[in-house]
Amino acid sequence: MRIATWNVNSMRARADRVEAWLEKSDVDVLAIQETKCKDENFPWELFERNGYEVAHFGFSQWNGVAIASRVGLTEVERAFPDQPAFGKNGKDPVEEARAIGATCNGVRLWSLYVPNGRSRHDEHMEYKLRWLRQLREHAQSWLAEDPHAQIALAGDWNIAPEDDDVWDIDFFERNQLTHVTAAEREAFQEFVQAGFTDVVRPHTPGPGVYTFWEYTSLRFQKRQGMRIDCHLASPALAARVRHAYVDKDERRGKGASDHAPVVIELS
DNA sequence: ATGGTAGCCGCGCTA
Repeated sequence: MRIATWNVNSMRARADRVEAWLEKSDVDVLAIQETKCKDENFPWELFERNGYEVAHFGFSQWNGVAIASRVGLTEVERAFPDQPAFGKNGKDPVEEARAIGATCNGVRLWSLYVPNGRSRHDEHMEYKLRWLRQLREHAQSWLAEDPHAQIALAGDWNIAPEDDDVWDIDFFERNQLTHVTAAEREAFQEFVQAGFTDVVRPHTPGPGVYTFWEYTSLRFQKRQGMRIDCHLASPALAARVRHAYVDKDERRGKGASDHAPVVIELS
């Protein structure tokens, strides 16, 4: 079985690319982030005609997550329990479409779009850390309930766990950028301490292996990327991972998302 | 060249 995660940066703008990639990659399950649409604008037929069931969670033009599967899609859950909400200046906090879970052929998969954080001292950064802490507490409890559960936490983590996961750590520190701070990395490591491992990195050793390249400053052309998309697997699932890869080719050419798909292959 | 792209219920906001 093959499972992929991909921040498509608009499902409608990327529809042709996604369809072509499903055929090319032959994945069984795809966790999608940043669909940037609500249900009524989601291209349901695209998945149906390619043999995938699909569940989508989107409120507006922001965020939006989905799971497509051709090996079953049950127990769909939109948002995790007590998922933190966000409101600017602390006002009118609303829950955002950043997490959807489903069971696909025995694997409990979550498609996650972790809040960006925006800047080091922004209230959005506090939201990001709160959001991660809440998710981690639940993930921990799922594993405590069933230590043999096959759980994949897949998506755009918006965190570069190690210095090698960005093109120039000095640039990030000099400019006080996000995704690399101690607080963000600690939040990520708490998942690892809870028993979830990054099953992609061992198969895609760095430096220089990235999943995201900013459109601005033409970072892809300059080979200046970040590795912020990955799959964190529970012990039982991690034991099944045979291979993993980043499909960097998908970032090339006109009409590419700023993220590349990340695939894991299970026994 | 002190920058600059891409997407959206767009003429600002998010990334």
